[in-house]
Amino acid sequence: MTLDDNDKAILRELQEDASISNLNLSKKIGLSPSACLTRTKNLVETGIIKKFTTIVDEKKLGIEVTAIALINLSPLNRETIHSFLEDINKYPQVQECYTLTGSHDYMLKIVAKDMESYRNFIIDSLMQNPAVSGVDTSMVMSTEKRTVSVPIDEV
Amino acid sequence: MTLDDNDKAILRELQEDASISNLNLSKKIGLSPSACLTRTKNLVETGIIKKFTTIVDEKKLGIEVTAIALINLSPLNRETIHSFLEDINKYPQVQECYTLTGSHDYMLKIVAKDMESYRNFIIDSLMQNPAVSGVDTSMVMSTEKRTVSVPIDEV
DNA sequence: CTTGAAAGAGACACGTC
DNA sequence: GACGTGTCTCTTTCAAG
Repeated sequence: MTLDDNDKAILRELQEDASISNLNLSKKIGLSPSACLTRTKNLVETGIIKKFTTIVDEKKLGIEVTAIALINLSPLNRETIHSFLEDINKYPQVQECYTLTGSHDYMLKIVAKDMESYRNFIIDSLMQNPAVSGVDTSMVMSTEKRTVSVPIDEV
Repeated sequence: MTLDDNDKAILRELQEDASISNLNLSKKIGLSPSACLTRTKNLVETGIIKKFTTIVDEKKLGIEVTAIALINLSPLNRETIHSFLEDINKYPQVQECYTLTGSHDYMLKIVAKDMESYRNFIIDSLMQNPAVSGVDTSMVMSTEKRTVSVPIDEV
């Protein structure tokens, strides 16, 4: 499962703009349309390309609040972890959830319409799980960079 | 710039799978193909849809390390902020950068091939900027959730 | 907004190198 | 593997209702 320069060029281009046609993509990377299509399908087939998605401007939809919340569970065991992650995957407001090294168990990135709906989410949803023992929120004042692009050149 | 239920349905569907054809999309939301296309183009035109992109599986490309780094600048002023953000936007390893409330100035999400290349990035790139006075790294042990989908229903 | 139709473009499967 | 041809489907645009 090793990628050559053509595959990397395809990934780089599709990360930038997935709405490009196969014809234009093949021109850009200097391959025939059919060869280009075969490679792209292979990338989807092998799961290297997970999905094609649409980036929506949150602010224009009225999402005014973004927050980073550090979470602790107590007790921290198989059952509480399972039920917590089950909750997380239900909540569309939670865009990211990571298990971290250090003094906090999880880091969440949460979006909400405004401060009140953020507070409601934390209190009425997240903290309804009795295992959630600590929620340490930092507000995002501004987003300086945000991408889902993987640095192809560094691999 | 207010969205009706059809617009929301289009956004929900396109966030889920941007490779859907206009024909299938129109069927799913119960609209004629031409009406559906007009709406989708309008969403792109008004910037509510920012871009179409491709989600790539980082692990399959050999990205083994994800880290959360909390950054402090010293001194913190217009010049150091400007030069720091200029750097950040240059580095493809930095996928996210937020200005936070609290005791740290910035939070970065950084990906790297392995621990060594992460260390090299921090020392040889990030800390080369003399204004970067503190780098507090937490390693991501596992990614439990990660999406770019905006919760359309909450708006 | 829908329907219907026409034209253009792209996707995809072949055969060939 | 890559290329080129041919076919088929989808997209797109235009009417009219």
